[in-house]
Amino acid sequence: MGRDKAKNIFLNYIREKGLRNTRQREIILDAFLHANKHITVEELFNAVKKKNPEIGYATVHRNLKLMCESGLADEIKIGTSKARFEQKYGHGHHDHLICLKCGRFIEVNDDRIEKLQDKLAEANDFIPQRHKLEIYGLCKKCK
Amino acid sequence: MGRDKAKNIFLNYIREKGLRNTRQREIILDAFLHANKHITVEELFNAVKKKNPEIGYATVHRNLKLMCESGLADEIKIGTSKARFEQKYGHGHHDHLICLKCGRFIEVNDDRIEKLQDKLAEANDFIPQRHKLEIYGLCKKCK
DNA sequence: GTATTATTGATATTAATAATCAATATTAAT
DNA sequence: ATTAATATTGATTATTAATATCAATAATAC
Repeated sequence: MGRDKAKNIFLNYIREKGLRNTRQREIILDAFLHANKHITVEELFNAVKKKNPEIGYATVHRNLKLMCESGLADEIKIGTSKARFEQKYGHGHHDHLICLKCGRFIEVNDDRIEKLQDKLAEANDFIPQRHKLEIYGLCKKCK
Repeated sequence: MGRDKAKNIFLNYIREKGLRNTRQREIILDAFLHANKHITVEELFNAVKKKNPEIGYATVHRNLKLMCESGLADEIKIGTSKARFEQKYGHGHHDHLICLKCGRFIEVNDDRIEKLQDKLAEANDFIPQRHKLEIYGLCKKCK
């Protein structure tokens, strides 16, 4: 299943970079791959702590950053709130609708918007590399 | 010119709210209206300090927040960097192309994208209130 | 002018992230 | 398996930006 492939991406990245695999690293990776879609460092730390109370916050933080480097995770920051991390493997690019009332994230995608963005960049002599589109408002439960 | 109207927006807001106008407030407002497009608290503080070294950082910060409340300014946050404030009066909604090399902001707008965003929200039973589109890449000077 | 109270400016606090560093664990070489 | 080299860990501290605190001051209404 996808989780094994995701795991391999990470382990390959580790190896390529001459880094080392550790017990903590695997535990954190597993917890991340089984966690909710958009998780904070603190939430993942708490999840990890349940199984392995000896793993420190700093280690969880460092490894989340490493997962981002490896291309496995993506960091999303909304306003001034804590960073959230989401799985990237097997999970194409998408934008977010963010409910201002309940905080829910809805993942969306629209190819036409993507294409227009590229055109917009081109028209400004700009080479786009990535983008972020967030629409804030009220979700159907909260409206 | 526009600056006077902008100033009035602020002064009216002050009055309505039962707040008080102060020497510092006017100096900071003037400095903001004459400053670069996307300014940080620190940058505005430095600009103000040149003319009025006795004005404190906290006062600049508070008044920038107040300008946002009054609808005169807008706060934009990019990733983990410091908040930047831009003038809102006489300056419609726009998105940003952000150069990853030099940090330059290019303001852009595309009605078709705006419309598609509204449709996208609607298709998800979501009531959009505002949105943020940032495209990261290389500007023409840096590519 | 006086009373009321918003504002100021210096400083402290908060909160999230990242750096530090001694102890430990992993890896490769022998 | 032992050893050497060094990456990692975990507790703590440092950093950074944003915001709160509070006594002194100043703006407004009367």
